[in-house]
Amino acid sequence: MTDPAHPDGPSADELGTEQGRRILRLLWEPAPAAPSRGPKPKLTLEDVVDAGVAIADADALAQLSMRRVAARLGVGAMSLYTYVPGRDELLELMVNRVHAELGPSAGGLSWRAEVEHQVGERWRMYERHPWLLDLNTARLPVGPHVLDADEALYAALQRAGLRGTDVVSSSNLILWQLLGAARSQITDSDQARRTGTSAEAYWESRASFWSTYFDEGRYPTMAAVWEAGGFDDDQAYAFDRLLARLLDALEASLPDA
Amino acid sequence: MTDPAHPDGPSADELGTEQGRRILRLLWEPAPAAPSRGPKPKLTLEDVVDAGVAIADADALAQLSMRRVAARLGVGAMSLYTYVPGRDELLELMVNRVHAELGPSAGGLSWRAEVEHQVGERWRMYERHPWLLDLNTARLPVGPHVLDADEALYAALQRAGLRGTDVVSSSNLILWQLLGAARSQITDSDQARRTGTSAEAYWESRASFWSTYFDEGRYPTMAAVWEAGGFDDDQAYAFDRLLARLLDALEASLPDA
DNA sequence: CTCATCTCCGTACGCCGTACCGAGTAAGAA
DNA sequence: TTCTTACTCGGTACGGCGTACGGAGATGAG
Repeated sequence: MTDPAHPDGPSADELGTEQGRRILRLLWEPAPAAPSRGPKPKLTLEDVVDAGVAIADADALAQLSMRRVAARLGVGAMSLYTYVPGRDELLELMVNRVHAELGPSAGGLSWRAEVEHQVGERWRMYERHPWLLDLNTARLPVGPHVLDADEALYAALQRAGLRGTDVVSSSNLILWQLLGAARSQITDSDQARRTGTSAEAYWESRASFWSTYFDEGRYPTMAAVWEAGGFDDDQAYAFDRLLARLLDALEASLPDA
Repeated sequence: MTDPAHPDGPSADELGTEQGRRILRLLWEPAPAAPSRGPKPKLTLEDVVDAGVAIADADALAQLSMRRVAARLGVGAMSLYTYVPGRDELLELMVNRVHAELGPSAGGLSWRAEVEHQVGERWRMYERHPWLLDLNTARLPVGPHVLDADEALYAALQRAGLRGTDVVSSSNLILWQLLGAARSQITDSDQARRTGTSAEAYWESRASFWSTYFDEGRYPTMAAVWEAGGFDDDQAYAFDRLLARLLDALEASLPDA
């Protein structure tokens, strides 16, 4: 891009997309094969990705620095760059890596039970790896395991009778809802886990807010909803019920049934 | 919390929640009143928040550093801390600030048209301030304008006949879909705007991926959906239709109608 | 044995948020 | 008027970050 055009250059595929190809290779090609000619590598790519996942699981995405990953592996910080182009790419590999934990299609289930199974698998993945909810990517990296997960959900929806755009939009409907619910539910409990008794202090400040600043005249509906217990409801229950209603609506809109 | 209990201490409201109270004051109290006794401040809190919004609009959240905000205002970096406790709090103030741009309840509309109006207002807010889509908070800061926006949506849903938990879950349903759709649509075009012709290079690498790595045997449904044009569809159209279907389903589930 | 190639990683650069504290200003108290 | 007090401003500095660069040392190919 910033390169001036160089006709008859050495090879056309070493242009700006080279870094893009590098991460695709890391995501898709099984093992870089044993390199010859040099000293034996102390680590593998898998070691690096695993260490990253372990740190993110235990602490948070913000704590995941190249120096910390390197320290956990007992190597110097810059050695990581032998295995991984940079921090962003490490994150992509981590995301793909944890999607490998998603169980395969359950088999023998109705399309609806299959969708519920898929969603449950993803929910548990978010519980194990709450940092997934922190990285706010518009789209996930195109790794093989990420695509496996999408394929499984698409297949269930196709079995329901959906085609083309309807498959994609229904999948988005379900996944966005899942993400929203998981964010509001898991993030809280995870934050409490990491920072200790933060929920307590959080409530303290919320209570002080409510009595000090909240104006029932300005927010009458919120006040009424609060009075009716609209905010008390356990979010997990709310999500299960919400998913059920989404699938009801989806089912009702099927051409067949 | 880490403080030992100190009976008859000076004042009980100077405990750990003090920093929490500070941001609440900044969000909710109109103007700190003219300070006496010192030199006149060169800036106001509003100046600082405006500068932050301007930088985030023009570039991205990652470019929003305290030093850059200060430079834009012609002051030293540390001077900002006179007005704002830190970067996180500045972000909360910015979020609240841009929610003030949301128009009030349209009035005279059906509940359904009102919901559509609210959603449209938020969508346009995301278009003006794409960085809102980057900050991946589980919940928005409890600022007056953020609550105004929630109140307006709750009120419309209450008018539809919903109560308590149903108001909250329906609101979540709508807002999470909005956020998901906005993320996948606005983030792309915004990235292209900022980084120039990145969409081109992006497509280049995607095409190379498709031909190099994509395996139709492993992802048969994705391949079929692709063949059927399921990924071509303009997402904006998809979101309008999605919202319409959500509201249809909501309407059908009302006790009354 | 030589040398090309590979891994490892110390050093360094330019960022970041912000703690600390001194300098300077201006209003109220004496 | 002068002193005191409260306030803003901001330079310096610390510890952290991602990572460019290049050298040291290991290893297999010729």
